Amino acid sequence: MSDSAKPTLMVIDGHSLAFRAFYALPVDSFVNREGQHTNAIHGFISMLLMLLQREKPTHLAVAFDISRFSFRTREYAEYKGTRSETPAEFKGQIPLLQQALEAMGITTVTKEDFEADDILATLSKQGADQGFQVFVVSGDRDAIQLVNDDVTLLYPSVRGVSELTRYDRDKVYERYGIEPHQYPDIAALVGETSDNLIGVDKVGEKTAVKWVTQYGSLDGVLEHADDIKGVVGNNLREQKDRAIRNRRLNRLVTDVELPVGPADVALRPLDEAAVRELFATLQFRTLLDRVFKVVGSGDPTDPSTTDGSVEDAGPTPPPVKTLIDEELGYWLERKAAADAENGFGVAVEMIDGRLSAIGIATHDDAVLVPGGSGAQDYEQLSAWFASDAPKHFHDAKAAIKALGTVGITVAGVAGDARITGWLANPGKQGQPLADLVYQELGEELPTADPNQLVPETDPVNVGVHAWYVLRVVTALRARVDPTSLTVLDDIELPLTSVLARMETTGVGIDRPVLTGLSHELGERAADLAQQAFGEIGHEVNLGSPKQLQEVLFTELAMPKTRKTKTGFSTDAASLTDLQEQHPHPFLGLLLQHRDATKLRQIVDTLDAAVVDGRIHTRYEQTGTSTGRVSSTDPNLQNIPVKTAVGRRIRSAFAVAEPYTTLLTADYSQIEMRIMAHLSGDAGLIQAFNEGEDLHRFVGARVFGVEPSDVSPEMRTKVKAMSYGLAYGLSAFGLSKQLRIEQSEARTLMTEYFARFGAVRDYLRNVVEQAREDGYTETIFGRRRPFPDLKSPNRVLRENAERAALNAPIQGSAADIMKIAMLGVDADLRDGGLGSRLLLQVHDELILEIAPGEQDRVEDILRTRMGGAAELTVPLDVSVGVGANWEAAAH
DNA sequence: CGCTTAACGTA
DNA sequence: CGTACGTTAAGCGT
Repeated sequence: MSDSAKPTLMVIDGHSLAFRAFYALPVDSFVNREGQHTNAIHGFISMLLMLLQREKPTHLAVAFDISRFSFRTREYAEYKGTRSETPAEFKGQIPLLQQALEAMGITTVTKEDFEADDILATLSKQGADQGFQVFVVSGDRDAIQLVNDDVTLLYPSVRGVSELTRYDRDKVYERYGIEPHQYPDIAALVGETSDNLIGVDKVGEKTAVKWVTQYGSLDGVLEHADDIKGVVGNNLREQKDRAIRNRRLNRLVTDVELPVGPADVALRPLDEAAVRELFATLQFRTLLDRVFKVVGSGDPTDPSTTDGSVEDAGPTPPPVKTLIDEELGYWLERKAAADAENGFGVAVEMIDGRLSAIGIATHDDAVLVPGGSGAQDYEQLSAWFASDAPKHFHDAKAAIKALGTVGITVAGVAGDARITGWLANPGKQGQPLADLVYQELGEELPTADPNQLVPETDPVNVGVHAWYVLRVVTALRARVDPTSLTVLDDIELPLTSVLARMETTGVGIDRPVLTGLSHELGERAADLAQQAFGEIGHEVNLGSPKQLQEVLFTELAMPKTRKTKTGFSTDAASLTDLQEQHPHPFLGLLLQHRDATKLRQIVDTLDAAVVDGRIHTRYEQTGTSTGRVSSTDPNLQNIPVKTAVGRRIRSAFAVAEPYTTLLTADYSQIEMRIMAHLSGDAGLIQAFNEGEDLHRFVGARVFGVEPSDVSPEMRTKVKAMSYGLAYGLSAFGLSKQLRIEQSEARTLMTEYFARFGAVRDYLRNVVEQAREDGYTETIFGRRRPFPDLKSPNRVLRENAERAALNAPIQGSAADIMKIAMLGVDADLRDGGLGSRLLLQVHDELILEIAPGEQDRVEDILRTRMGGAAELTVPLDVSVGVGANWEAAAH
């Protein structure tokens, strides 16, 4: 068998190569947005791709050390003892690198008590014995001993990771003048500083090679020790134990028991989704393209995929029958009896905003109902959708809205793959069905060929999707923890219909208000811009931070502000600071211009979103990691309120006929109340139970004065402190926000915690508990994992700590609001009221009130919102009414 | 055209 | 060196 016909096995010392890469590439240039260093990962993968292209291995394994301890350190405690602590920036990269390799379909191997080199030695020996051509890639010189006719060592050169020296037998002889197997004998005599193995004094490479060549081996040298003259001879005789010890330690173990052998590490297709996701977080863009080019897409039909084997495709979908309504009636009846427990998977397809097809599936059957024009076509179907028959979706809310367009009402929402996946992993928001299918079932969701010019409904249709939905939901439910299931069944699934209705309803807009504001703000902005240009003598794009930097820091030579990635900050806080240190009319005009253009932009965006006099936002139910809903297209949860002009924007959100008024209801200080409840802090609980102004009460305690003597300044300070608490605020942050000295901020915090100590204990405990459990939990059992609490990377870890401390508070508030919404919606509908929910802004609900219903609706809101949770403090709800959002504020 | 960044609005 | 979001324009690379 010629070499070219042999399978090629490549084994890599992951740790040593990554370490080389770490020092070859600048640490600071490779940091992702989360502060994670990535230079070693980048360098390693880059080198790996180069190796794959050049050597074309058919089999590949990457070995890692588990720790710096092994049988060698037990035998000789000083082994590798001179090595300084691995830099923290490096350590955190190894697990990520291992993840990346797994995603790329590359086997990683570790073994307790052994070093990566021993794994290399074992695999290379087995590989050679089994007829592989073997490449060993290692930055450890001990690996030279592995070289033989079948094994080549690729050793990184001093010039960096991109260049590797090929050591075959000839090259080893050329470089050292010995056979590869003699290398450890040489090294034993000379010693290896990096392993803290001291050799025989005065014996260097030349002497060692001379001796070993003369006597054949270290044993031979020691046998003839008496023949060697001079000081070195003496040293050898006196220090031979060192050489013997060194030789024992540098012998690589070739019979480590490993979970895999060479034949098991054939290159597999990569996991495209996982690679994309991981590389996105690592911010490796060009590497991503290279990976796909070199390793292949993972598509078994892709000729660039290195491995030809096809993964088990899993069960195949049942053939999908296209049924008309009457046939469907029989089908549903028959299946309902057989699949009462499992329920049905449902998928809908929209083309150009019209419902084009509905798919329904059981575990072994699937049907498709073509889209039609009206509800009369869907008699059986409508009845079934309105029944309690358990239905599972991927994005139930979207399906409910789609079905609503043809007059179908949906009840019996029993599952939602998207939401379940999100509850299991709230960090990943709203995964597509295909991702969940791959993740939970290990299968590829069939999709239409994008190159097809005329899309065919067969064989990839919503019937097939419905079948996958049912399977994925089943898999996810089985995997999710029981407390998350409660949140799913009791809160999220019932909420889908409520949100769907709110989206469909939309909120009325008084367009003339918006148009007027837009003109007014436009003129104001233009005027301010002209004035600003006058101050600096030329025009400039005031919306361009880059051009502003040129004006501020070069032309006007102002002191430099906070650094950003691309230069120096021109944000409002920085400009305000500048104005104090270095007053200039341009700064004030710029700030005002920013304000005017920002508001105008908001106004214009809103105006563009109006359809038939109303704006229909979309609530993203899986859009946050804490449990809140978010709002998009447009975002109605960030409409200005703090400034006078901002409030005028709110006045454009107006009641529309036949409704008579808008009503807003919000929770006051819900997060502080949750903190009081969760911490059990007696002082805080007392504050809420006495019903006194919270910040006044807290201020009185902190500053040791009567509540009536709390000054506005004192109130501002404790207010900032209280709010900051739930975010993990530091003395530094507090001082910056309040523009006070850090020492004063520190004193404020000390005083605060002296009075409200249970709060501090609670916050500390949340993080501690989360570190132990690996997740946080809200009052209602919504969980959020926090793997980074154990990260060696400080930035990552401390970010996770603050997020973990906030998660139960923000999340519990979100749960409470959701429960309240369910109650309010149910009462309104059960009570036959015409009033309806329109908007939710985290702790506030906005409703449209039908004539004569105001008192009843207000009563429902107070009852349902106030009673959404039983806390040790009351949930205070304040209600306002008016013709528009601004007028209804309180 | 798509992507990233800076900036800024809300709770 | 305060959590959670979404949107926009500018700027850059393709």
